[in-house]
Amino acid sequence: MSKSTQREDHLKALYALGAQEDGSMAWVSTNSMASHLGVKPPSVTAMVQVLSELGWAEHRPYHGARLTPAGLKLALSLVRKHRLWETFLVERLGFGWEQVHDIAEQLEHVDSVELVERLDAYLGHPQSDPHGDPIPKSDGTFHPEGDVVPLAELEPRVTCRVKGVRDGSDATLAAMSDKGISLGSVLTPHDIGLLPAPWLKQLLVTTD
Amino acid sequence: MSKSTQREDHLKALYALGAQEDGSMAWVSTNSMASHLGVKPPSVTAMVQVLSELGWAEHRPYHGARLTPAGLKLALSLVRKHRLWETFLVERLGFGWEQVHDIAEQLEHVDSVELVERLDAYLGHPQSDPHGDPIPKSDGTFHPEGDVVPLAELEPRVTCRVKGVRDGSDATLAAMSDKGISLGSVLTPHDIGLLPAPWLKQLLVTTD
DNA sequence: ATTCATTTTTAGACACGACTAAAAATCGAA
DNA sequence: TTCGATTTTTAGTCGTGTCTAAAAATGAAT
Repeated sequence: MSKSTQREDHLKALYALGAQEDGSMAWVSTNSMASHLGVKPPSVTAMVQVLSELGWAEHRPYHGARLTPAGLKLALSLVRKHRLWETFLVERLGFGWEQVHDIAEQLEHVDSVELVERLDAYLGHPQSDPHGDPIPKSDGTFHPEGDVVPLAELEPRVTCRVKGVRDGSDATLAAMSDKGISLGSVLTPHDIGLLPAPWLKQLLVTTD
Repeated sequence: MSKSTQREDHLKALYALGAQEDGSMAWVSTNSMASHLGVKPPSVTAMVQVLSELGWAEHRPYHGARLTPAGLKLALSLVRKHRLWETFLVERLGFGWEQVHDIAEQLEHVDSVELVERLDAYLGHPQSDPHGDPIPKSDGTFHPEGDVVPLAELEPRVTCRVKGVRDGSDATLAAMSDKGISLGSVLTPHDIGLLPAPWLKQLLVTTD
């Protein structure tokens, strides 16, 4: 059960790089983990071996690493914490989307089950964070898919509301802010026509 | 400017054990720091030497250690963060007084000036935490002394409201909870007559 | 099937922060 | 003032997690 920020960061990388659409975990190369985490490959190898001993990952030398079910559960609880804190920072403290990642990165390592559950309740059991990414439930499952879709997949000429953004660089997020697009913004067909094309795939919207 | 949780914990111990009524810092023995922090004395000596090199403390061998003005400023910002988070946990998330210390201990190490300032504003710039301890302002000074006083110092036969508790053990806090005394509780002269005598010095109240 | 470029692991070192054991300084009492 | 108990520091070790340099495995092209 021994935690440590570093172990948790490696678990999260393993999840971030290996999570499949169907919920299963793919093998992840130690190299890609290294660049994801900003450390050198030998450090990842060492840490993966530790995670393996703890039963949270399996390691096939010269092939890669993969989360075990136990590791997946831990990783999902980290993702849950991260996204709940991001939601808190944006919705309650008024941070911009683009500012919250680094802070949530720190907050997610705070260890208290009760804190997470109370925060979740305080925020009204949100289903997705300000970037539109889904928030796992405490049992590690996700809420059933809602009606949040990329703007590009919307029928033409409808009005929608922005629920989040996917894969946005800091620059993109700042540019969106600049154009007055933020969480909750309402986009009319006229507005949509003025948007840069790439944004249509990034902006997550709902019509309800 | 290098932080690290351990350095911060030692700074805080130096403040907690050395702070004087008049705001100056007294010398603190490495032994008392060690027992306060739950580590062995040699570990404290080593860390005090590091703090000394960083300009945050002075170390007189075989005599003790003392915060410098720069160290005091850092320590106060930690105290500020700790007490703001405690306030958040109690007032917003509904934790009991006695539950929040360990969680705040973790949250206080999160590094983001903007987070602290936004949290402070979100909570309405509180002047004291749920235990009645004052919250330093961002410049390291304290709010002018309010009208929060120990119950024992109150004129007889007035009604007051509980603002906090000082020096309460977990058992004491739990016992108070048991008797229905919590933050904001109103105590009538009748109620006060029924309280255990030691509590009169611990309960911090206001009459406004 | 061999070779060669690439990826990954091993080997060895280092910084941090804890520990134990031993040495040194301090301080009170005779 | 000198001795002895106590406090504090030094010396040396250990665990964690990082690094660089070198060795080993992989796999694609000949």
